[in-house]
Amino acid sequence: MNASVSTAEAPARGRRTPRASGDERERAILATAERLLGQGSLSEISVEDLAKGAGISRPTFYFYFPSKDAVVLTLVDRMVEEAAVNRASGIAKLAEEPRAGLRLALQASFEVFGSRRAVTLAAAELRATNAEARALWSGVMEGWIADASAVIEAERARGAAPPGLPARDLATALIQMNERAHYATFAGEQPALAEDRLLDVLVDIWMRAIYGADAPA
Amino acid sequence: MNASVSTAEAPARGRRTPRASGDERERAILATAERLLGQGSLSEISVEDLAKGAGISRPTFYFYFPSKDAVVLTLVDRMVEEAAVNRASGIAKLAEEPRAGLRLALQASFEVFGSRRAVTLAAAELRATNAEARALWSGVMEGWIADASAVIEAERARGAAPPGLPARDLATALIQMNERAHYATFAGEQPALAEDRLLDVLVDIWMRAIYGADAPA
DNA sequence: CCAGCGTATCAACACAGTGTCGAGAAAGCC
DNA sequence: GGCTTTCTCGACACTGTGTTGATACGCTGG
Repeated sequence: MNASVSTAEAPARGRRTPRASGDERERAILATAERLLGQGSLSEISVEDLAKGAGISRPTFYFYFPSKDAVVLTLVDRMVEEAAVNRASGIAKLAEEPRAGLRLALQASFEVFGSRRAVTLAAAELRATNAEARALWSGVMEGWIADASAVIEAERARGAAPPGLPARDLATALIQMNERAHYATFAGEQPALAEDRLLDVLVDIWMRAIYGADAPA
Repeated sequence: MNASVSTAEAPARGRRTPRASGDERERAILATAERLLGQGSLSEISVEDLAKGAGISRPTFYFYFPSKDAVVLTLVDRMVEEAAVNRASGIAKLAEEPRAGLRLALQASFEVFGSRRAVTLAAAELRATNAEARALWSGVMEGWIADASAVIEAERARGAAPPGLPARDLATALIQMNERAHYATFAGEQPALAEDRLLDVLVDIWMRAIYGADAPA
């Protein structure tokens, strides 16, 4: 499954020493961040805002987190972990019921990221300026692509899918499509797919790209 | 074709009064911006840097442009216009030679945006924080999607493509895929498609999504 | 040939935000 | 009750943005 990326190897993105009661403050900061992100974009939120929201002064904020970015990264980390857990079931089902299994697999991400839009959008915004955010997200994408490649190869091996593009290339483009389409929809971009159409559209394209034969001249 | 979006209705994004010799300075600023963007990301460049690069002081910069963002927007505007011009030919060819025509159409964007990566990447970065950049890019996407929808519908009407997803939904997801895949490749993201594979992969998925029949159970 | 007006320039300022330092309060614990 | 560790914040230093007001520059018409 997805693997590494997470808090595992870098345990304390948050406060300097993970102990005692300041715990509560840390949670207050994270909660404030998520709340404020629901109202405005990341760049509109200052460290001052986060501190005030958590009932502390700005310097005290820095006792708990090294920067605003670190707060968001923590939030994203957790969300990503949540998403990784959910996704396994759909993939398992894929061999018997391709379309339904695929839909289930895609739905897992859709739901986790969709239910915490504020964090999802902040993650995307952060990626533009923060290398750690880029690395974190790269890892997520890599996990998805690896899974999708494996599925495509398995389906080809058992004769359910015809040969075609290298599995990894195909998986890469499809995962990228998913990411972008989700983002556009969640961000309310115009144009974008309607929220209740998103999965249908993506699943259909995946099915054709994986199971469809090479097209006519 | 693509339509509006461009400098047409908002003629002077640049200096306050479009006259005389300060013209040279304006060009110097734009050139400096493009040069510096080749070295580092937008957020690493300050107005000071742009001014210095153009041989003027920071306040003087503000005589020519209202902000750093406006400079980049001007650069992007021009690139977008360039891209719009190129694309027509491929679409025309599409009816006789679907695969070749499609490839040609996609290639047009690939080449324009690929040949000015610095600006392309800056545009993407800007979108994260700047509403005008988002609007500009939305317009570009909208144009592409409209064109792609029209093509899909035409191909279905003449019986070359089977029915399937609503043309606009399909077009939206495919264009989003293209955008994201191009960006990842140009930005050197990991994972991403290799530059010399990008078009082949995208064209193949487009072909299957448009011309392939609905997939098996 | 110089008065006068737009064009162009910049030093100095006001502001908003980040991150740090060092002095101190409060909370454990021996 | 002293010592240590955790926690807190006022005050500071710094970076970057955008504005203001004074001034110089160059042309054009009287």
